[in-house]
Amino acid sequence: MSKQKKLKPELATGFRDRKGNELILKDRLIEIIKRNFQLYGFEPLETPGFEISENIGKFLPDEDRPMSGVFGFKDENDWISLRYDLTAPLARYVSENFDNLSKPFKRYQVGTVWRNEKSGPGRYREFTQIDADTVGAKNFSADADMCVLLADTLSKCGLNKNEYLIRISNRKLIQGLLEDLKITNVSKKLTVIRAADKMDRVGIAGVKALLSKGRKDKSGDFTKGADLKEDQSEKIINFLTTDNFSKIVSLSSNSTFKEGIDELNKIFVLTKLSQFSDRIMFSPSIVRGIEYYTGAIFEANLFFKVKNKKGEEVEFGSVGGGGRYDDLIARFTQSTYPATGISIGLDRLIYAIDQKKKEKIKEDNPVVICVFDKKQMAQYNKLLLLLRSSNINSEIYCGDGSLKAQMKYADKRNAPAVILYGDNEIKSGTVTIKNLKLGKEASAKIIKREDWTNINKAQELGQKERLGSFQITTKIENLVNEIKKLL
RNA sequence: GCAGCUGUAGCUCAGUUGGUUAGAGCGCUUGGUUGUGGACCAAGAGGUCGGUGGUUCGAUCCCACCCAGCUGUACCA
Repeated sequence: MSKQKKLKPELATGFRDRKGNELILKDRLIEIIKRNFQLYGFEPLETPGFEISENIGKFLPDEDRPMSGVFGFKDENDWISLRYDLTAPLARYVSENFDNLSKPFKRYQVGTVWRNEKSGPGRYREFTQIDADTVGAKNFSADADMCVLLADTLSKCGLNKNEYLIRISNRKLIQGLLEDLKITNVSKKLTVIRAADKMDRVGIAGVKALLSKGRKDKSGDFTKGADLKEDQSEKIINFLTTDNFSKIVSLSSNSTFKEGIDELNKIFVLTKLSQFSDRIMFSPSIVRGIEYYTGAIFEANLFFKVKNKKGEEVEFGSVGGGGRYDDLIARFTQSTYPATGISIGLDRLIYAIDQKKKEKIKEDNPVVICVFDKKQMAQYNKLLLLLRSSNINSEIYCGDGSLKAQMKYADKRNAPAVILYGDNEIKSGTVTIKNLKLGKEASAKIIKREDWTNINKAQELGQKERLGSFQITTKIENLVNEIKKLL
């Protein structure tokens, strides 16, 4: 047989399969989060994965730059794109249904989004976002609500109070400072804002470098800086490192800056009323790189260590954030309309929580009923019915392997138990239940080979002796109870 | 996009100062008891040594280019 080129079973880069614990956890978290969003008065919305490209952004995939961020396709009439976030579709939805919506309009949405860009550690090209937005409310109670909702949601997801923090600031602060420093060039402003946003990652020295000439990264690559004067960058750094809100107030008398302070004050008055008042804190280094924020900005940070792929401990960082953006539907209506919202990166949250409480998730794998003789299927089905009607996940082995192969199968499936119902049992009206979970635990404790062989030596005493502790034979009536005990 | 590093079995990696059949551990399949999983024993499957071109009698090894992956960085509506 000549060798054919075989297909390589693999996924495109940036995509991955999800299974097992992670999926179970995902479903649970989504339930918790949805429920909480409803509790806060948000209504659910689902929009399609595809939108007409020009409705959700200016980015069309073209020949020059096929990797321009979105996955796009041309159908009969239009370029259509997979959504890259849930905010742009919301804008389309609100504009399209403007007359029929309550104002303010509060909705939440859980959905997959796609980004056609380079993937990195923990960054995929397909992931799930959960968003809550309030559209049409200038009132700062909407912003305060978002912060409280974020904190409450994280706590309901199982995080302790010392493990997360909602950090909040206002875009107007840094904008006011930039006015003070007479920095008017738009791209320079943006460079400063982006530099400030990198405080967590590159540190004070890094931000300083980015504000002046530039920064050389670990690989030796050079990033050009904002080219500020010494005293200018010092003022920015001074602002970014002043965590005390009352001290911040005295940093500038600029009117935009004062407006920002005033807004933050109004928000804090409201968040202080919640049970999460100490979890919502001012932090000047929250800037957020995205251009469209116009007022308050928030970010949810986790403060426990997690292990990365290589097993090194790392601080987890942000799992979500948001802010006020008052130009939401400008693309469709030419008029501005206030909105504020948050977005939770579900996959990152799952990863964090999975790391935190690993083995707590209950296994839901099925009990496996072994097949001795295919002529006895009626007997096996009797047991199956018993188990399933008691809501116990279970199955009859559906392959063709020997009993040994069936054991291996059950082992690999992580089945809690195997049921042996052969001629002997059928005759005597009993079943044999082999507890795989216990056996696995016992074998995990064995470190030296001798320990293992010692157990096997017990075999000479007879199989019953050897298997005794992990295997029981009992009357059929007790089957369900015995299984329930070992689950 | 830019920069640095790395590509040998499913995974982690040896190795060949350029020479005929390419190595290990783990994993996988099967058997060792036609009624018993796991760290035991045995056998087996699995590789165009990332791709293309060049140098050479001969390249997995040397050279050039390309591609892919990783890491950092930039961008991220």
